Amino acid sequence: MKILAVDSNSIMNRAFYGIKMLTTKDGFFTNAVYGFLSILLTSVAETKPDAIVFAFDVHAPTFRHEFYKEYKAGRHATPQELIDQFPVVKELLGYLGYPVIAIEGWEADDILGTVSRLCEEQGADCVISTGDRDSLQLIGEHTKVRLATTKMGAPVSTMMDIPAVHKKYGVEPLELIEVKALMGDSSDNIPGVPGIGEKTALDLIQRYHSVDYIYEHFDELELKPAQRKKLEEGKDLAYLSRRLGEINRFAPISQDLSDLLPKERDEAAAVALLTRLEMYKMIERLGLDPTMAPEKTEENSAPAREMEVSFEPCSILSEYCDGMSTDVLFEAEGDDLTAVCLIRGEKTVLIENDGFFFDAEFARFLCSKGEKRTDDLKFLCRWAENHGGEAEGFLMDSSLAGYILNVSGDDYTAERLAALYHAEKFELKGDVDAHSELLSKAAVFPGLCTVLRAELESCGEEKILDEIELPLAKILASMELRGFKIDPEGIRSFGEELSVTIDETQQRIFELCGEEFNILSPKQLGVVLFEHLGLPAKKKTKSGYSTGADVLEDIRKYHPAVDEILEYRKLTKLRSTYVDGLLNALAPDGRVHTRFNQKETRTGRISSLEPNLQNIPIRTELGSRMRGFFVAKEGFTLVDADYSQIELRVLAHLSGDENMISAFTGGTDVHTQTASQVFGVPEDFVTSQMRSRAKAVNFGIVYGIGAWSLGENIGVPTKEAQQYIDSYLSHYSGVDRFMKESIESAKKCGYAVTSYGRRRYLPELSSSNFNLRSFGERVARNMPIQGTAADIIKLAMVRVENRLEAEKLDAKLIMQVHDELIVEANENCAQKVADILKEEMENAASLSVPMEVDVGMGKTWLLAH
DNA sequence: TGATTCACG
DNA sequence: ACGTACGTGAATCAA
Repeated sequence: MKILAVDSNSIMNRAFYGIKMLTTKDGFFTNAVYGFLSILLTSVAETKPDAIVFAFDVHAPTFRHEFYKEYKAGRHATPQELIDQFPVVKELLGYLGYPVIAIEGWEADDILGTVSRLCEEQGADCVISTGDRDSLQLIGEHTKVRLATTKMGAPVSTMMDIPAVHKKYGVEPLELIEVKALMGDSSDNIPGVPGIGEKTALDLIQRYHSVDYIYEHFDELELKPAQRKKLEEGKDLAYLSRRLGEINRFAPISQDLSDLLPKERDEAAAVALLTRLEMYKMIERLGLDPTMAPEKTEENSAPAREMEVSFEPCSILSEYCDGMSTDVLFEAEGDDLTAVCLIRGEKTVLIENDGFFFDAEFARFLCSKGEKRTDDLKFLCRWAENHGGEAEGFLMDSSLAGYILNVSGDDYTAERLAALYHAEKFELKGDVDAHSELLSKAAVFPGLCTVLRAELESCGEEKILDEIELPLAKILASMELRGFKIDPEGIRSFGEELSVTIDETQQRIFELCGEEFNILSPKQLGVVLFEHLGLPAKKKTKSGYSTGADVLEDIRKYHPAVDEILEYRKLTKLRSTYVDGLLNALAPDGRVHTRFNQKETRTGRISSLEPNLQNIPIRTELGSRMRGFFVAKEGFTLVDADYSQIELRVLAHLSGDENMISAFTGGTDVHTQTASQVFGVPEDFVTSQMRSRAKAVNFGIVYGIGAWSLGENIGVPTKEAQQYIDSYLSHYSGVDRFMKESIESAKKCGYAVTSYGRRRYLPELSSSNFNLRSFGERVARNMPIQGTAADIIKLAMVRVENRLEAEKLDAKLIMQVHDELIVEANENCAQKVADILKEEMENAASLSVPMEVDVGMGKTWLLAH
């Protein structure tokens, strides 16, 4: 008898994070279910078991030991999308006839351990399928572990048995418990002995075999003094970890292995469920008969509330201008509306655009008093403004609410959100044949708004919607319509200039390399540089040589072609992305109208697309010439205002570090001040190199620095970079504390948060994958800083727009670049606008350091900045 | 479509 | 022993 025992939670986790988001049409996430079944099918094909048993953790917290709780506390930030998939998998496995075991108070590990113990005792074979190395301690004569891992992004499985453990770790499987007791396991929050890593732990256990032996014969052991000290101090932790790390193999399950044999399948139910999950291929892969799907049975849930739907002529719109609360949904083609749907209580009306009175009537409705809700406010604001009005009274945008509730999502349509947040659904009655997408949205929309508002309140995020994002949506709509004037002739001649240089550079490269090839093809370039010319390569990327700028920078001294290639890349980038890209995006009004995405970034920033005006060159002289082609219209001036060091100021504020706060209240430049602290010299003695290194450290701190990367970045050895960091953190100990607390708090809550309460969930923090977890920790440090800065400038935009409006100035906000705002102002009020920008931006938030704003004016962006 | 590269804050 | 700084969007190549 051979038994496959599945660590279901571990496999579900791996499947969830390993497979990109996959959902059914109505928004239910299915990726973990899909991945789980795929892994199951391959492991069954590989092991050919007689029986399969699925062990689950009970989702209410369960503890292997009394004191497990406190260590486990930081772990569960399991996203709702994954949690929702567990019952589905369990249900399906039930239909497939497999035993599913989940016992209150016991971990899945314990169940696997017990099954494998029974197998060992009864001479059956056991294969444990898991993604967690924890289970390796269970390996024995009859027990193997099939470990699912990821290598270079591709799923790989390794079969581990006793010899494999010997080979890899040099210890017995059971001794892995002892190893873990010493080294700990951060993904399981097992502390281990501080200062003892994997290397040392393995070495000690290879020699002494157990924690007990080590401490019982402590004085006789050959140990380095430092090790002896660490072990001595960590004795309690070692024993605690020893208890935490051992899997309990006596869970209360049936002793009779034949109970695990599969029961009869309920094929019809399984097919029905998979059909609902829209996994049609999976039905066949599981050997089920797709024709078994039963006809739809009566839903036995509570009867849905009914909503009456009727088609109405445009004339009815005037009735909706009565100031009563209305939900507004629409169907659009480009910038035009084709139909709208207005919901009040249990009555929905559908109105098609008749091409005559619709626009005027609907505009009048949008501008009328009365509370309204919609699912895309920015669109409606833009439409209203296009039709000579201003949208009024919008208190909800479901997509913005969805974004605020989970900034990491990628689909904020009402249907998806309704499924995700289990919104109440209306049953539609009446004219429901046409506009089905619009109507299915209408069926969930009122319920969705209710549940989103409740969710926001329970997360303390309602102010972010009401005071930041909703007002901002209207401003962004206006900015998109206003656009930015460009000088197409200037750009064209710049482009011709570039083309000449590009041709010359290309010729020189071909001559220097002795052959003609596509310089922009990393593949061809790699062959020429590293094979034909024999330059030293770093095999970096999956698909061959890396030819990134940092790599080329290292080898430019070996061959003159390298510099030319870097130059060629810069020039072609300028031409294709900026010259061609911008001319392409030029609208008939002589302006480019970027679109702002308000629901994209994980930190709360906005992004700009088609074209992206937030990455117009400035760092090189040649590139910055592009900014000279962004101009003010006749009789106007650009007023450009940017925050100085806003992220570092936010850091000073959030950390409360006195030293850093005083760096911003004194007169000197912050990087110079940092250099003086880090290098321990008076400010007057700070060289420009010291300043630029200190600047890199400041940036690095904000990004969640590592010594290696800092070293790479500023060209010093890792060790030296580490010294800079250490010195920085000891001088700015408040920052050190703040960073540690940020991670701590994110682990505890499952999210990082800005000072306005905007959250970013970080399931990565509980990943067992080192890289992923480290990434989560860096994000936990960065998000509060970048996100708070993003919140501040959004508030500043609202203030600036209101102020310009209130003072009736002939000046409009047209652009935002993260810490910079641009206003196109009539020359007669430019100075006034400059003063307003400075005042409103500097007072948008009150930090424990002053916020400084630099303002410039000019005919072009280049001159104004 | 995904990977690579590079422009910005 | 691992890989190696946060957040974006666009163009291009290669499969």
